[in-house]
Amino acid sequence: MTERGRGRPRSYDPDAALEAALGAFWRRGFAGTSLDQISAATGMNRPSLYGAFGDKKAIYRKAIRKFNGEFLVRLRAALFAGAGIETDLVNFYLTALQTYRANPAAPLGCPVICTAATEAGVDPDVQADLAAALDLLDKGLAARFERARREAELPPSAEPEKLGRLAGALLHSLAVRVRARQPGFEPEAFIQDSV
Amino acid sequence: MTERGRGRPRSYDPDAALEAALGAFWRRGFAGTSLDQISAATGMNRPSLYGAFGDKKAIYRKAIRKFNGEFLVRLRAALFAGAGIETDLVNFYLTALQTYRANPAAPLGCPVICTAATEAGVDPDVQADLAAALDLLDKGLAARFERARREAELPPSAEPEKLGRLAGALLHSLAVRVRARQPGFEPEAFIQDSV
DNA sequence: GCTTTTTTGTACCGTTTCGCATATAAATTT
DNA sequence: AAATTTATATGCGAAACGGTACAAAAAAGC
Repeated sequence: MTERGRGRPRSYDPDAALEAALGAFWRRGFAGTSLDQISAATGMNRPSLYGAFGDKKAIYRKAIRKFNGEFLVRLRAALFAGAGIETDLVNFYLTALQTYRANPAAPLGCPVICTAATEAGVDPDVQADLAAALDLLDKGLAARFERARREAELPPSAEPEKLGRLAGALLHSLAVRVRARQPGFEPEAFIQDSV
Repeated sequence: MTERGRGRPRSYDPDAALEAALGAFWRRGFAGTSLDQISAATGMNRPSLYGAFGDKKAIYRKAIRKFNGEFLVRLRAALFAGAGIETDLVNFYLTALQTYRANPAAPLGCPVICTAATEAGVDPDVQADLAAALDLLDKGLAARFERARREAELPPSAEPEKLGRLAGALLHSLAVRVRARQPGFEPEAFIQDSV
């Protein structure tokens, strides 16, 4: 795949560049981030950015998509650890919280929920991306609740899909509240109360 | 207060102008909305906008503040109607949903949660505004749950503040999901399931 | 009718925006 | 070593950005 082509080798790592670009978008949102800022964050200049990923919107979507993919992997790992539905759920939320606070300077919440939501109002592509991300989360949670029902941790009358949407809702709220730095809001207590 | 001053009368209604500005911000977010677009939406030209409300950020904050104030009034009216905690809660959510879908062309969710969250990453003032808005919502819900406990609709062991934060979380999620137009997501069913 | 006061409309300022055209650099192939 | 291929770097240019100076316009007070 990456068979050492012929010309000048690229001096950047595409994955690291997308990660850096995400950092910029995470704080300032899509519209609030300029290509110059992305350029500064990645260390690439604009023509290189354009050649590597496409225009600003393509960079954004790729960065968000990459984040969400890796994020979901971590969330699923916690959720399906198999330590019992309650423990798994708590660890699921704590894993998310860790990411929401990834920035040491300031907690920025979830880049998907907190920045894509804005752009979804104007851009149908981003709107579809956001919708797909929300849906994936719901589906994962529903699968976990279904397993809990199968393992008799929940009564047969439990409805996994509904429970999944409810649990997802708590995560959405956490994503926003962390970024808002709501005074007096204790994420860990909120998580414990939610289970 | 509005004592018919001396100079040329203003040809715009400040309240209507803020309403129109909100409409622009609601769809495009703070950074994504230009002064020209606000100017077009309000029918005022830029110097008039500046004279009336201040710079772009001031316009945004005033529009959001106005929206949130009126929104909370409607929410509280539904929430404290006194038809029983469950009915009141459902109507509370339905009232919010109505606003989230106010735009006939496309449902844009909540302007506070979906646009201020983005800007909160860069601007401490907007961050504080958002935090205050979330807190007000929590407080209102907590007060309603406390009343329900007092009226023996909830057991004495119920904790109004925790319940308030949980109910608020569902609203935050609704705000985002509506804007995302998540396929297969039925707001009304979600609301019924949540009570 | 003239002055005073406030708002409006035009035009403009300097800056930043994005995308690309062109030139240079570094590696492989012949 | 020359030619080819790919990536980087410089910098241009048209448009859009937020904000403001200034003069015309419209009302009230004298």
